[in-house]
Amino acid sequence: MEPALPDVPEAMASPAPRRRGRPSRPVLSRAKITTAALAIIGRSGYEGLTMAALARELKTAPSALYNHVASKDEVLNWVQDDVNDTIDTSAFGRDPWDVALVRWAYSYREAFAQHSPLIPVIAVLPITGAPHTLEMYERVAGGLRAGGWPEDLIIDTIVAVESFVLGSAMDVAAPEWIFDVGEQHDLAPTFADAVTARRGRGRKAADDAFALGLNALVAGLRGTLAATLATRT
Amino acid sequence: MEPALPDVPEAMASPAPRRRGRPSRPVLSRAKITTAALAIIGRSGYEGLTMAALARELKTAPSALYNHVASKDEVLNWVQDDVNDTIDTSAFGRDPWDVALVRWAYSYREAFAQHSPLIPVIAVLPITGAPHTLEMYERVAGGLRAGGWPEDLIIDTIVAVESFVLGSAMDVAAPEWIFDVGEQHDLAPTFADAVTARRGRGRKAADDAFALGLNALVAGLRGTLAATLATRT
DNA sequence: ACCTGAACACCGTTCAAGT
DNA sequence: ACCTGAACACCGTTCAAGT
Repeated sequence: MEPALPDVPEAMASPAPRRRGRPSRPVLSRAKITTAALAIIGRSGYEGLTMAALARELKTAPSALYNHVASKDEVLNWVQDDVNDTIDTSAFGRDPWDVALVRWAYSYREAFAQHSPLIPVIAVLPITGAPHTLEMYERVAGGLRAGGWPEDLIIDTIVAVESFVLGSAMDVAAPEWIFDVGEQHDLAPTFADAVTARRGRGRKAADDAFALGLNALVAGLRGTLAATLATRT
Repeated sequence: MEPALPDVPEAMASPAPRRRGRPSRPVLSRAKITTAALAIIGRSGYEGLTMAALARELKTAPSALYNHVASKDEVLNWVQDDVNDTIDTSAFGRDPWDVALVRWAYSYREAFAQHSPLIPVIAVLPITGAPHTLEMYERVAGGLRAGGWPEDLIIDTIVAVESFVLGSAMDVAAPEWIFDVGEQHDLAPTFADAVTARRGRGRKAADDAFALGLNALVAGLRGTLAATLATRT
């Protein structure tokens, strides 16, 4: 008779690999995949987010993911919808449209500054299957409408502000010295002087440019709305 | 005695593979690599632009490229500098700064709408080694300075407009129906109505949003400049 | 210095086999 | 339906060998 194998205490048991076939209850889901993706991004950034890493995080084989998601791009779409859910739209319906728009823009930029690799993906993706994203747009559209914006300009206005916000969010990832001219001061003297004139602002340089542009954009939109309402009466 | 091999006419000669060692004169250069990259992009887009395809276009081995360029990202940087050279800055120094800025923005967006995969790359890349890019910025900075902009606001203004332009350029690649709500009209009724209100504009929808935003932004910048000059005297 | 050719270490994705 | 395991077709990049 052979000696019984010693019991391995639960806590020390090795990973307990799943056996081959279909599990009694699904191991994966959209929510679990999205959460795991966000965990990886938070820990090691978007370079760390591979289908293999995602599978490792979820303790499955990479191929198992494809029972729940069509592609890595769809994973990114899910992540984007979660990120959009963190954007502050609370000012719409409470504050005047221009104040709310500024608040939304700041929050939007901040969220995507930390998720800049999503930007080129989401800019091109339809909103189907992104409920939080749709909810965000609904609140913004409602705020503009309540502020007096004519219906046929609402989407254009949203798109314009969003373009500025996403362009600015990409900017945040840029190194501080992105405009340093180096040896070639004499090739671009005016530009080089302008770069020098704002030196020392460090990380805040991108914030300043964003604030300047957003103030101008929203001030201009106030003018657009006033002019449109005046001519349409 | 063996029969002489028939002469193969020059035009029909097979690819004439290079023999192993160093060629008498370099086969590759920055200019040739950039031109080849642009040819591939024009023919099959950025998905077609791989180091292998680039090597094939230049009739070399992929590894030969790395004697001239550090990485694929550097190739993209070279391409970007060529694209920037096509942007129209001619209005600066001729027209008023705000008119010139609008013209520049239109040309800038048009150029990068066709090269949107470059946008996330260039947004983060320093301008070192991109002479045409530097030249472009010099002309814009000169135009703003001549228009009365204080030196410490010039870069912020350029960055703000550029952010809007690049954000808008990404938008051009989006499908027309990107905002279509589908079945969920009742979840976002205001937004859905606003989308419907601008239906039928097709490809021009993105152009309208860009025009609206750019007009507002530049109008706002006029106000910013006036206010700044008033308080600083 | 600047090619070729053969590798390497990844990628996302597919598919048969298993329950 | 939903796992595992073994593949596939790429990718960018490195490096020794050659002139």
